[in-house]
Amino acid sequence: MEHEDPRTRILDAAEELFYGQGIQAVGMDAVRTASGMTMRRLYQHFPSKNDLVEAYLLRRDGRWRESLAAYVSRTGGPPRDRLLAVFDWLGQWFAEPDFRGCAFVNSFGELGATTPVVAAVARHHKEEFAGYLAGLTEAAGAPPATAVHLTLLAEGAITTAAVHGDPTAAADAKEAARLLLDTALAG
Amino acid sequence: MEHEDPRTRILDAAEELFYGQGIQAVGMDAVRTASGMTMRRLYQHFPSKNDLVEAYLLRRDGRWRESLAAYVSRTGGPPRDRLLAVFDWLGQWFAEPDFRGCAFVNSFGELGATTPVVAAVARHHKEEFAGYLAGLTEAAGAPPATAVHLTLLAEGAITTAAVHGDPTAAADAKEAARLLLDTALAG
DNA sequence: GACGAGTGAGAACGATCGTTCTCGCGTCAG
DNA sequence: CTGACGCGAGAACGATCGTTCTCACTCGTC
Repeated sequence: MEHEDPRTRILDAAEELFYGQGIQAVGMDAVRTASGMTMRRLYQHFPSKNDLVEAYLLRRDGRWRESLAAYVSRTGGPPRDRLLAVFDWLGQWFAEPDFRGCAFVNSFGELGATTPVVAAVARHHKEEFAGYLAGLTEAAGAPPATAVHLTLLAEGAITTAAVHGDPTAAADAKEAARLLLDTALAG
Repeated sequence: MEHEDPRTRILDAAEELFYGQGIQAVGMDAVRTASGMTMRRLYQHFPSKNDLVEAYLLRRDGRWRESLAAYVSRTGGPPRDRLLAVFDWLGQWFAEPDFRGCAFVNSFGELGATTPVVAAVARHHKEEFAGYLAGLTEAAGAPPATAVHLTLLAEGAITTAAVHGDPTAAADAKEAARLLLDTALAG
């Protein structure tokens, strides 16, 4: 795997470092070392740190949502169960040893005020996630307001799990989601 | 107000800058300028930036929770209404022009991995908030699980309002909270 | 064999950061 | 009056950062 695409190697190293330690806390030299690159080749692929940060966030956004969608579509059962499976996927994510919250919330808090592209990618990520939940909710036959409620629960679970380091937030959110969903479906 | 306690002036300046732009993005010289201090006096009161960051977070934690508790206790009505008033207070907060999310989530994402005291203060803040909601929930006669659910909704509303810049997340969360609370009270 | 283009390794550069030091001036005790 | 001290203003210091440059070397081509 040392002979992988250099871009991939750089992005892999950048993602682990940026996500694990924060973006400003990681220097380009650390990315160079972790990716086994030379400075020249690093800057050939990403002409500035901002470009690397943006590429890191965009790739993570795509992968994150693809992983979630794959898990949900792999889940059988009626639409209601697939919607609730989102919280199971969150629980698996929270339990990963290097879980440190939402990369987009973290980068938004760190750079959103000074780097507009970071704020834009974070907003886009959250909008896509909310839209995905809205689609699942509609398929389950619940009103759009329920999708918003479940989105809030998921977001709250992510930050709670991050700050407390406790993956049970996913199960708590799932229970609340189930209550809200079944109430909406019964009404 | 120029003759206020120097500590207060420094912390006021630091809070506005740290919260508005992120901690690492603000240099000590910017704090010095904004507070109208000299470097010597700044470092007399806070021997290092870490000390200043910690003091900023601790003061903000206390004020934030005091403001919330004052608003809720000012609200009349039965315990159920006081619990839901938490989300009205959130809505007012979200609508403030310089609202930029939860200072503790932001600093946790930025420095939590490298500065243990920041992670500890963020965790403490979230625990206190959850405990406060647990007390209100118990007073309203709902089970502890409901308190957890409402906490998740509040956390989700904060991050959603921050990233989207849209204060309506508070009203959405309040509606979900009302549904969960009334379901729990009826059951 | 000669030469030009590209590479690896890392030094160098300019900026900025957190922190400390210098210096000139006012103040107050004796 | 004098001398020690405290302060404001800001320069200076060492470290680190993002980015670029140097230089020796390899290699494909005539």
